[in-house]
Amino acid sequence: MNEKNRTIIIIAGPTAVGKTKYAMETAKSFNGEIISADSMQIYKYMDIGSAKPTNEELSQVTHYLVDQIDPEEEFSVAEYQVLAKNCIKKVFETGKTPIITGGTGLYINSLIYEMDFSFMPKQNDLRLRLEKESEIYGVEHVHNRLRSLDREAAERIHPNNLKKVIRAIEVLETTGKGIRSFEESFVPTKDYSCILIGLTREREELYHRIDSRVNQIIDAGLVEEVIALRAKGLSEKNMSMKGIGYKEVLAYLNGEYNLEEAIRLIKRNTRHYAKRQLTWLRRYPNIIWVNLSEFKTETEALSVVFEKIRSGYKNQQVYDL
RNA sequence: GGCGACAUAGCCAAGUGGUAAGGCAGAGGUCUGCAAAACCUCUAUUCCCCAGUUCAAAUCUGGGUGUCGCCU
Repeated sequence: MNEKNRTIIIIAGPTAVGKTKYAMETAKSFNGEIISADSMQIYKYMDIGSAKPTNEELSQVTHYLVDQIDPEEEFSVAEYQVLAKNCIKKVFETGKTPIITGGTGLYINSLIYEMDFSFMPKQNDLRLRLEKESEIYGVEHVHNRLRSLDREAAERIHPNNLKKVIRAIEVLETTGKGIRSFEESFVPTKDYSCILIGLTREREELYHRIDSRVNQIIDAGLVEEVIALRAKGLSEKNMSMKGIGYKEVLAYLNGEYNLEEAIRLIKRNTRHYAKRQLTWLRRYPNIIWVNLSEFKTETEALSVVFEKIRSGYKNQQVYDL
C-alpha cells in the first residue's frame, strides 16, 4: 500500500493563529478533506463564538465534524474518537487525504495515540455521589478515598483537581485496576501515520490577533447568538455553554457584569487558552513547527508549510515515540 | 506661592520598628470519557532619592524629587 494513502495531516495550533485558512489551502493542494478536532465547532448553532469556518469555506472543501452535535447533548473524547476515526476511514476510502485541524489537544491525542476508552466507562451515579461528598466533606475527603484505593495515583493527582480525582476513583472501582499503566502508554496508532504541523506566532502578535478576533465576533452578533441559545433552554450548566465567549456573554445577560467587562474577560480567557494549547502541543516529540510571524506574506508561509508536509511524507515523519 | 495627603512589581494593593501578604496581568507546566474543561508552580535581595536615628528601617527623623487634593 502506498504510504501516502495511509497518512493523515494534522494542522494544529493555538486559537486565532490561522488554522482554518492553512488547513483549507492544504486540503486544496493535497487533495484533502477536513476533519475538525474542535470541541466547540462540533456543536450546532454555535457558529459565531466558536469561529466556525464560513459557509463559503465550508462549500469549498468538505468538512467533517463541524456542526454535528446538539449543544444540549453530552459529548466527550470517547464519542469524538469514534466519529473522527470513521471519518478518516471514509476519506481514505475515497482516495483522499484526511486533514485534521482544530485546537482541542485531547481530541488530537485520541487520533494519534492508541487510546481505548471503551473499557472504562463513566459512571454517572458514582460521579454524582462523589461530587456531593466533596461538597459536604471537602475535596480532601474524596482525595483520601482515592489514596486508600491507589496511593500512587493519589500522590500524582492534586486534591483540588476534583474532576481527575473522581475519574481515577471511577476507573478503579469499575475495572479494579490502576489507572497508571494506562495513562503512560502513549502508543502511536497503527491505523495510519501522521504528519503533525504546529502553527504558531510570536506571542505578542498572537495576542493582538485574539483581541481583534474577539472584537469581530462581538460585532458579528455573539450576544444575539447566545440569546438564541438561551431561548433554546441552554444555560451555564451545559458543557457547550462553558466555551469561551459563551459563558461570559451568558453572565453578562444574567446581569453579573456589563458588556465591556464580558469582552475583557473573553479576550483574557482566550489568551489563557491559547497559552495552554501551546503547552499541550510542545509535548509532541515530532511536531513540525512553523512560526507564521517569520514570513512576510501568506503565500510564502504557505509554501513553507507545504514543503514541510512534503518532507514529512519523504522522511516518514510519523508518530514513533 | 501656602497648606495637606500620598509615593511598595507592568497594574491594583497589604504592611506603621524584627527581615516584603494578596489579587490581576505575565511566564512555565499537568492532562487517557465534561478538555474552550479542571488543576499546579513561578514572578520585588528590596519599598522614589540622599542623609540620619537604631542591634534592626518600607516603616521613625531631616532634606530633596514627583503625583494628587485644597486654598490664594
